[in-house]
Amino acid sequence: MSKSASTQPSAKPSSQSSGVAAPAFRPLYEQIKSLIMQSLAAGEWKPGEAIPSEFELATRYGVSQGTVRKAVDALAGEFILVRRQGKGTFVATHTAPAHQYRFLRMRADGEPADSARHHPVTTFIGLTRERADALAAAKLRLRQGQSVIKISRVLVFAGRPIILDEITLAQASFPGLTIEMLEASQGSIYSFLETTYGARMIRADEAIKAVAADRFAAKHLEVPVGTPLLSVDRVAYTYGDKPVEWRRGRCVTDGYSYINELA
Amino acid sequence: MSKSASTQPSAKPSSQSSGVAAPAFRPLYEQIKSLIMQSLAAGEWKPGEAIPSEFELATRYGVSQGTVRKAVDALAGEFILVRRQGKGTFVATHTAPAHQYRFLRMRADGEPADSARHHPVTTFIGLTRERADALAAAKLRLRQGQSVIKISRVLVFAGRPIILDEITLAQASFPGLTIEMLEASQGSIYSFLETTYGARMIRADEAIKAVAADRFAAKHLEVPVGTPLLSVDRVAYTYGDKPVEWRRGRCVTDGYSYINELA
DNA sequence: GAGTGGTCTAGACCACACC
DNA sequence: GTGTGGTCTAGACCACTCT
Repeated sequence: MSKSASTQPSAKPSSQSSGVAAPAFRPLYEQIKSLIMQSLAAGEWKPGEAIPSEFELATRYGVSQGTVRKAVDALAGEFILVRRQGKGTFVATHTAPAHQYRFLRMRADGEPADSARHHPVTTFIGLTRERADALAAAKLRLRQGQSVIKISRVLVFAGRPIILDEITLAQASFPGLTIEMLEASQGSIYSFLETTYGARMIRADEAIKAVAADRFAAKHLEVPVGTPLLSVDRVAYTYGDKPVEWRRGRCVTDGYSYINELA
Repeated sequence: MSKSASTQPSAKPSSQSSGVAAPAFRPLYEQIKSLIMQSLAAGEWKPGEAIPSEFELATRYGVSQGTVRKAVDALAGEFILVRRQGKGTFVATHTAPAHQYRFLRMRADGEPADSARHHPVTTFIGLTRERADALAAAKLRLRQGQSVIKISRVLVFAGRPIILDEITLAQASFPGLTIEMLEASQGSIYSFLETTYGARMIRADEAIKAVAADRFAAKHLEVPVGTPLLSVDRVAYTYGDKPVEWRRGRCVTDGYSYINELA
């Protein structure tokens, strides 16, 4: 984008009167943000790696450093990039100890939200290959009947089983996945999927209900059948809002709570 | 702050070696942000009103418009201010229809998170004055035994009672509050407290558990005793992180879910 | 047209990390 | 010291709202 007479190199309104709601105007930094996202999605810079400096990116895209900065700021705000003063800007990763359990909201009661808490221990129960039912297909945007992988596991906090997860993944996205690989891996499942399959979880939606423990949950969580449990449904997304993982967690809330901050 | 020789008017590091972790450096825009917060807390600009333009504030504080902008951006990001292009920057309010139920996370299943959903109807059960027990005192940072107001109510969605709330407020902050005033008010309780007492809720922390319905909850939510319910504990804060409200909600999750977005 | 927020640029200097 | 991100400024112009 060469600087002609104007200071505004590109991004013309071009007020086209298409049938419905015209986007009207797209700021330059939004476009830069999209370009960076594309490079990220294409794997040009891998998780944990540094991306080029702001000045390099500014030259590359033909905009000022300030505009790149605004784009990077936005991505850092979404935890897609991480800035480190004096060092550079890095692709965020679930592998870093501090972000291992980024999406885990269960906390021991009385434990501050930001504390460097002790991490849970994972016990895998099983891994099966099935055909997607209507629910799983809808959540993962697959066709019903497509192959999926179902993983069952228990998360143990301080010696107590607290969370029972049933995780569903599209078979096509994670070929060759075995329970042995999961058992051999350290840390969170997102860390594993990231390093092994390059599947980066960007964000997730959750819907929470209260349910009574069924036989299966009661057995693995070591509580009586009928005990009220938190049921946490989650869909996790990668780049481009593509759903990758669908899970249902059952959580014991005796001594533990799901914590959330509202703003 | 006059522009002397340097471009950096104030905010000197002044690396004092006090006993513990020195703040080291405080950006100008952070200081401006604090000043704006002070004016907000002091009621200089009331909820719904416009604050001075960025240029006016820049002159007032002796900084550039860009620095004011950064401070205002931060406050807008926390929903403390609201920007409206072409019109001005306004003090956020719980009274506006779009933000009436800003902290309410229960949604009918299948309803998109951002939908202009139909609002709940509130039925007040009772209002009593009591002495703070240990729990309430801790949550509201009061001394045990200080006077508190306890409000019970039910939120009805589409004709069904879904949420039973028990709300605790410090008596001292809300003198003269009666159930008649609540019943006469329209919309959310935060909207009411804001317009009547000038108490603005800025943010809130929640801790969620699954519990079995007791007799009281079963009666008002029209479910059998023992039905699993979501128990949502909330502490809401005003300016200066002062806790103002402590509530415990019990929610029916048949057809409704607590929704949350993780990033 | 006037006023307000929104975008973009260019350049200076500060803070931090690594050599 | 060099390079990176972080802050601050000054000025130009765009987009939106109201009069």
